[in-house]
Amino acid sequence: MDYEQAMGMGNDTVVRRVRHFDLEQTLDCGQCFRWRKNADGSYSGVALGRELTVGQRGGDLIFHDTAPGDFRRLWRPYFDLDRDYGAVKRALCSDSVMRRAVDFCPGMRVARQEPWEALCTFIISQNNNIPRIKGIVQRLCEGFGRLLPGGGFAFPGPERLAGLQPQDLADIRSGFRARYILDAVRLVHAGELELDTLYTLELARARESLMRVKGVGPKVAECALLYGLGRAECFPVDVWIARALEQLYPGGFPAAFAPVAGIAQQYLFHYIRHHPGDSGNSKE
DNA sequence: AGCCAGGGTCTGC
DNA sequence: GCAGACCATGGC
Repeated sequence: MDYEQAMGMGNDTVVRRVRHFDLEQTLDCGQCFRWRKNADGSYSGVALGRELTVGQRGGDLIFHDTAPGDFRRLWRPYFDLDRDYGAVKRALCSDSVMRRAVDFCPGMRVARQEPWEALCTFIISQNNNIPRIKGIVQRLCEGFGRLLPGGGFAFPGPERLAGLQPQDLADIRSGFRARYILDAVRLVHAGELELDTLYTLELARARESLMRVKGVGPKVAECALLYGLGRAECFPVDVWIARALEQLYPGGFPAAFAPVAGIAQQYLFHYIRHHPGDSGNSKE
C-alpha cells in the first residue's frame, strides 16, 4: 500500500505519507477528463458519482469533505493506492528510456475509472485533442448527468442517455462521434454488452466484446480496458505512443514489461507529449 | 490559414 | 489484407 495512514480531520480525510503520487501528474496526463486545477493547487472533479476536491501538501493528501470510510471505499481504489508503484517503477527503470519517462513524472498513477465513463470518453477522444475532449465531456455531463449537491454533474450512465437522438449529441459538438456514443448506449443499455463482466474476461474476448460497438477499434478498446477495467497489461497506441515507439523503441517495446505495459504506456505518453523532439539519443 | 488531434469506418484494390 | 478518403470540430 502506497500510504501510511488515513485519518479524519474535521470533515476531511488526511492521508499521510503518500508515495509515488502527484495530483497534477495523475489528473492532467490525458487519462481522465473531468478534473480541474484550483487556484490553490488542489484539484476538483467528479468521479464515481461523487464530487471531490483533493489537495496535496508535503507528502500528504487532503480529501475535502470526505469521511475516512469513503476514502477507503472510493478514492483509495480510484487512485490505485493499493498498487506498489515503487516496485512497478523499479522494474521499468531497468530500461534507460523508461527511466527517463518515469523520472519525468514519478508521481503519475493510472486511475481506476468507471468502465462506462472510460469507454464513453475514449470514444469521444478519437481523432480529437485533449482540451476539446474535456469540453465535449463537460457538456455531456451538464446536459444529461445528474445534478449533484455541490453543483457538479455526474457522468451520465447509459440509462440516462438511452433515447437520445444523434442531434442531441451533435448539440454538444461531439461531431461524427455522436452515433458511436449512441451505439455504445444501445448495446450496454440493452444488456448486449455487459461491462462488469470485462474485469475478468479473457483479454482477447474482452477486446472483441468492446469492438462490437461501432466506433470502437483496438485503441479505444484498449483504453476502456486499461482505464476503466483495471487491466494494467493493456497498451493503447495513439499517435503519440506510435511516435514514441518509433523514435525510442525501434526494436520493439520490452516484452518483460507486459504485465504493467499500460502503466508504462502512461509514463511514456506523458513524457513524449512534453518532449516531442526526443529521439532517444540522450547521454544520460 | 492550415495542420493536427489519445481513431475508426468504408471503399476499392 | 491494406492504403486512402472521409468524418466534425476547434486548439494551436
